Amino acid sequence: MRDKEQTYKQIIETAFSMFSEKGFDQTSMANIAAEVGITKPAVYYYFKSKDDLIKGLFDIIAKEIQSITSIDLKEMNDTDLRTILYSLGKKAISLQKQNLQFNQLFNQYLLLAARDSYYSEKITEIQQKFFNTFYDLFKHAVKMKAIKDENILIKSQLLGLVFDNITNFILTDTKLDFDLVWREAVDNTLRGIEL
Amino acid sequence: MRDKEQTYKQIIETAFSMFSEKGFDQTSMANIAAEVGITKPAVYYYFKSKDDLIKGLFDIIAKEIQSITSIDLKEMNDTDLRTILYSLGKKAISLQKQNLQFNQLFNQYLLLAARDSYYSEKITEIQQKFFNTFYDLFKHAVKMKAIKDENILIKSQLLGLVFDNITNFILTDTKLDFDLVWREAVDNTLRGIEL
DNA sequence: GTCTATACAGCGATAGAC
DNA sequence: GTCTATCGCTGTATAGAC
Repeated sequence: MRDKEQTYKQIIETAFSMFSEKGFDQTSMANIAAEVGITKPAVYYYFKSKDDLIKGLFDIIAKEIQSITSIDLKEMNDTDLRTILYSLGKKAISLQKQNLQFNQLFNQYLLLAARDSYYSEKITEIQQKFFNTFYDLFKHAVKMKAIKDENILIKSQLLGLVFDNITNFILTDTKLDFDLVWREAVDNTLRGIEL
Repeated sequence: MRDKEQTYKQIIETAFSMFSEKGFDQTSMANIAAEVGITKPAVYYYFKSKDDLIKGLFDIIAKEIQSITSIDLKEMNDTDLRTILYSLGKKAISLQKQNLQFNQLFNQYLLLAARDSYYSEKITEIQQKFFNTFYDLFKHAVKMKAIKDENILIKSQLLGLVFDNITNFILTDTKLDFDLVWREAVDNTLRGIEL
């Protein structure tokens, strides 16, 4: 006999991989059910509609995204800003290369956001937090007298944009040396404001 | 009586605006036909399938994208690299704000690229050309003795990434001062290599 | 060259048995 | 909790009239 929690989890996991690979519209509730090994109505027992399943999955991955991009400011005490930024990028790049599905799926939600405020509001919030992470890091460095308090809002936003688009381009076939570009971005940003 | 060229053009234009607003899957051939004022089979007379229409539209906007991001190197003689880069960004930002549909549609093709090599190959080519535009600009500036020949490949790629993601974020509700961020990116990049 | 009419597959979703 | 069966609808696509 099948366990309820287990089935729920299996549906979510199957939806994640099928949605990310084939897209929302090319994945039917029947497809998901078949992959899990149950029938369509059984899926409807757990999710009252397809939209409900898509939203449920979003809430899960939205949480994961936040934890990936969050930085523990306590680390800052040990080491300098440049080193932290370097390793932040390195970590994100290798993580992203392993886990292409994740961004593939998230990009679909970005498209939905243009037509559904449920997604646009939450995604805006995620992006704002993401930029704040960089800003906080710079503010903290100022407080620690590691850098000058010069244009750090714009500088942190700039690094955020680079960081974000590096992870986007990893999905494509465009050949770029992401590690080098990230280091260049960090170096260019810090040049002139270091103490 | 309806003109053949005219009808074809109307279908393309209608497909462009409906696909960008509602998405490929939420726009049926019947929807497009109704909007144009003809019937569904009439659309099939011009495009043998929906995929065919989607591909046809892609080929058209792919050309437009190339012309937007291309720079005439002859301009370089009159003015300096910094000014060119500033105005390049300014132009793209205001263009993008007026023309949100365009990127909205292109992002859908980016998703298709993950599952269809027809798109991934052409998009990779577009992206490569895009980065080359920046690289050529830097190489030209080196030749004109405007900047040092120092890391210019990576620097041009970095600016390309910023440029591209600025146009992406214009689509979202995230509040960023794009003009300022772009100027900061240009300034950071040129600092230290100017002659 | 453009239409009407229609075939046919697949979708999301529900009723009701077990 | 999961099933069979089925509904209603919409989608792509085509045959054939005009």
